[in-house]
Amino acid sequence: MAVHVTEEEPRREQGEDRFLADYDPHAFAPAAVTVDVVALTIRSGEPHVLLTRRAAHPQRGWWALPGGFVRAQDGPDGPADPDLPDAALRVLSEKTLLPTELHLEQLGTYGARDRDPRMRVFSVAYMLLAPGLPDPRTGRGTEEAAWVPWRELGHGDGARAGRELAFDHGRVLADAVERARSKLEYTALATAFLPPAFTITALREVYQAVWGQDLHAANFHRKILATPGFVEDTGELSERGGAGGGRRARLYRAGGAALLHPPLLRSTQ
Amino acid sequence: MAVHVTEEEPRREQGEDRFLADYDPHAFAPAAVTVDVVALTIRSGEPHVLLTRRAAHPQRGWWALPGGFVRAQDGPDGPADPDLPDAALRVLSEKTLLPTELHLEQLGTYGARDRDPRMRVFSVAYMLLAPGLPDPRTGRGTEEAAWVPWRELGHGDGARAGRELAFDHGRVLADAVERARSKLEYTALATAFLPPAFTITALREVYQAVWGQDLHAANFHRKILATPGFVEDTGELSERGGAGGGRRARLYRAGGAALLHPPLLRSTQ
DNA sequence: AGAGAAAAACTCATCATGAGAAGAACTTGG
DNA sequence: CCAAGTTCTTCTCATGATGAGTTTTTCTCT
Repeated sequence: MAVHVTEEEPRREQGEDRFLADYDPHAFAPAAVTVDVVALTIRSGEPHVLLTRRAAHPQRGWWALPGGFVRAQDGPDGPADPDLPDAALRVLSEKTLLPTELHLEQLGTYGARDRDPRMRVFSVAYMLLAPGLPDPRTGRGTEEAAWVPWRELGHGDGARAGRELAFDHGRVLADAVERARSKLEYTALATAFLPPAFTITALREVYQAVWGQDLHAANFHRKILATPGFVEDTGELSERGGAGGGRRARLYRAGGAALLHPPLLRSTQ
Repeated sequence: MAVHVTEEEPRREQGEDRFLADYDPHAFAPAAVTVDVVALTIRSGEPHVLLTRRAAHPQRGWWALPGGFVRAQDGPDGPADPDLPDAALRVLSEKTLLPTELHLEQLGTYGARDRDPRMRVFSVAYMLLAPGLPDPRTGRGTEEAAWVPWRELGHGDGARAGRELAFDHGRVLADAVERARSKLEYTALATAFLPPAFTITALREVYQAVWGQDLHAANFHRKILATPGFVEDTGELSERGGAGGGRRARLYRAGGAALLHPPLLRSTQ
């Protein structure tokens, strides 16, 4: 039985205002919402993730993703976060003092019952991709903040278990890595890891670093230029060829396309 | 500066237990977490979404996605939800009395400041795909529950604005539709819309319904059979050819593969 | 100038795709 | 029963994309 919902037009009745006036939000069991940020970058050809060492309980001293409580309402600490992405960027800059104009994408929300010993905590994870960022400075609520290579965390090629992170952050990081790998296939996201002007070789090295496999340089070059809107020629050339000489590379900027058609697949080769 | 995190091994100190004993969860500003379910199915060749009409304030009488508060702790209404997917299935069965063994996938979390007039509400949206489900029966907290065609909500082909849903559920639904369309391309998800045994034509009709475009029957057939692990032959034939006669179709079941390599692309044609 | 290096262009066999035609298996109407 | 219509399935063929390798161009260093 299909229902034609275009026929009626309910509006807020007078009963609703009184309902809201009588509503007591404190009647609910306490639950907290946090944001955790998986910030990924590439340094000297290797993917790194931004980690902080916890300065406070619980799990003090453990490495963790930068994260913190969402400000649901205006309070003594500051105004409420207008939306979740705002909270993610605020928390990131508080803990690591990094700039906050970056590509941000929601990964998922984790809310298993015992993931935090304090209370029921629902954590919204964000992924952030950025070109060579500076070393983080240590901000409020952390002992230390640093870029850590994936390799050391056991997510480089899957096999090694690696070091555990606080809470369920190991799983969140693994989800982020898989999301980043998959998004490179069908979106132009790889350019988010690069400065405004870059060479095709630099773009290929992003793919190789994130996917952990080598790509055929000539075919990659052909494919990138054949994909409309992926990159635009700047007309400039790179400063120098490689260390031991070599032709100077053409510089490109990110094109307008967000999606790649057809996608760049990793598995078949 | 790369940090070698494999060298130290912090453990919970004695200070942590005392910290947890003194912790007051009520000190935080109230915030609530809800789950909303976008249940999608295909009925007579058209995609439908499951909607309920709100029986309670706020926005009483409006159509909305089935959803409700997550039980963060054990309480008078029942035990706490162990995890978010459990909450989604519980809420769905409470409001629509539908069975709850279905394909569930997290879509995203919405937490803009003024999306709910009662208090700060963070809503985790789930998408659920299912083969021809029965008409829902109206459960607790709803006036009515029904399958509504996408077409009537203005998401069939994008252009028309359609009828508004409560809160920001229109946007959640739009995100779910786009996610479903995109997941058909590179996963074997389409079989989730079908009964255990199905014909290639039925599978093609799922793609056509969700993508809103016709596909070349012969090429689709070839592509499906050439994709390893997508479908497995059952050896059976369908009961009858179409209404006006026709060859009986071979029946297949879903194969083991979750991902399609290479993907089935919609745009190029 | 010559060797080596990196980027870019080219070649070619193979595979995938879009479009259409033809065959196979079934139902219905004469 | 036979012919016509329908649906499913297989086949053909032109075109385009891909994987692998080679060649050309342009640079640095000795």
